[in-house]
Amino acid sequence: MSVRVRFAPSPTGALHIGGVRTALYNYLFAKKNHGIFILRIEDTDQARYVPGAEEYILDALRWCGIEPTEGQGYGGKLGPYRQSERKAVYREAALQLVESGKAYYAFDTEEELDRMRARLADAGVAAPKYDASVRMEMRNSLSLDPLEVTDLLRAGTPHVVRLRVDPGKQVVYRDLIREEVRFDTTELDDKVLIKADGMPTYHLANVVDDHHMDISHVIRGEEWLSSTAHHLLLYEAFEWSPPRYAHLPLIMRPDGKGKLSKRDGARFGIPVFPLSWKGDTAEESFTGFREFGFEPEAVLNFLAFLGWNPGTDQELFSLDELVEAFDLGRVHRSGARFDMDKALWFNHQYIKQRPVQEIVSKLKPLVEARGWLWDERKCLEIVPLFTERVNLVSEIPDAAGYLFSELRTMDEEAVRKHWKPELGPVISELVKILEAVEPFEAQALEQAAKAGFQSLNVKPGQILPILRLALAGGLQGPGVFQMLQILGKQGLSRIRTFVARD
RNA sequence: GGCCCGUUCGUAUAGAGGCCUAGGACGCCUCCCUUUCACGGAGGAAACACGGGUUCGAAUCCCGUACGGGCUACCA
Repeated sequence: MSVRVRFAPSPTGALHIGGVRTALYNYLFAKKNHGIFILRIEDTDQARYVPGAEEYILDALRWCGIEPTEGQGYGGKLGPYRQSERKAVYREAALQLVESGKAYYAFDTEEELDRMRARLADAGVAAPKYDASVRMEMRNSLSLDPLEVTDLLRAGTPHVVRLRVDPGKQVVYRDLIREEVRFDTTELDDKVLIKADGMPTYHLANVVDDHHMDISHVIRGEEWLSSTAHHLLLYEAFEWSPPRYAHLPLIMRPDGKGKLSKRDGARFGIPVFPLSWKGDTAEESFTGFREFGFEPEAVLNFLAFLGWNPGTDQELFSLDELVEAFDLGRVHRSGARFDMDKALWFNHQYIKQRPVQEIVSKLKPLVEARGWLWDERKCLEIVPLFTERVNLVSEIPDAAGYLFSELRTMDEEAVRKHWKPELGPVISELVKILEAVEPFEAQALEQAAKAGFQSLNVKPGQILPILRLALAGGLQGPGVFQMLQILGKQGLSRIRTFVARD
């Protein structure tokens, strides 16, 4: 059997990172099995439709490097791949079900539905729902006189189409991740298939499309597990054979209290979306992984390990390696918390391995945004010194600011600790020695300085911290002579200025 | 509340009845390297939710309890 999987997001806003992981797992499964990865846009909720969301989804997948081989924006024979353009297909499918008695028209208004639920709740029913026990008391084509139904329909009375769920039956299926899952149809309601606006609900559209698009495996989040029973019932009603299902564990908030939501980004100071999203308000705008400074490969690697592992000690995987190692059977069943520290660690590993030139290119806009002069040659020297010291490229401007521009801050406490006025003349002498060094490079500078320490009869440990403070304003950073090489003679001026201060 | 799914160090996880004195990773702590930070190296603290079974033997199988999560819309 050929493998065809789909990622089917709703364009209701930015694509959530959990959605990206679902897309990733679908992608990995497809590639691993030489199958097709399809993108379908599930825009059946007109009220929640957000302009630009579809484009965002495409952009996000492209940035991550997990592009579909078929679907919206990628072409294919089984389209259209946007559900709003497939209304006729759903309408026809629903009609077919009504005709075969598997579905029915329902004319109940919102108020009538509320009243029914309230009545049931008052009667002590634990889970009030539109099902076999109440449907004959409601206004639908099963309870009403056929002539009246015809009249209502002809008069254009607002109505929905509901699936007729027969109680007392078991729905059992074997989930690729969770093994056997079973439901009793008595617990299930008569799900709406076609809404009053003529649009299909997720359930109908999903099943109809998965069938028509020849989907072999449905890999989706755990939030869909409960409705799988209805989906299976739909396949049965259509007399179609269902795909295999795999329900992924959810990505949870860092504190474990519920699934990660867009609001958690601000709450925990973490990215929740791959790319930044500009909403109507500040509250509806979000910073993405990309804008945080994450590498897409690191994000994918991190995401892959949220709920899955290869069973070996290897943690760093390229996308190709993930494809090779991926196995749905090794996906976990329980939710996985978002761990920012681990995400940063992954990014650090990637930054360290990246070609310097690539990091430099990413750094350029960040440096320019600060109004600092861009010096590519200098940057090429700076970057390798900092990829070991930061987790994100975006941290480099702050970490290396004193190399890009003037010294702005001074750790006065450290100065008090290391600076002694009597060292002034010694350092001045040392500066003279360094001034003459040719070429003005770290290694030569270090040699000259070491010799200077001896002839001036001082210990390196006394002088070097001071030089560091003079150059960087703090006690951290790359080697003193590496910094000096980058700063050039200007670095010596910093030292002179420092000695002369008071 | 009901239904469904889950539960190994703080976190993500290894573990498919004896290999477990429960392993490695991130984070944390100590030490080494070093002019500092980082990198690297060496150590350390840290977990099988609980209670019953089954078995010669259970983190692994079964049942119950507790806890957590998902769903419970004419949203996906």
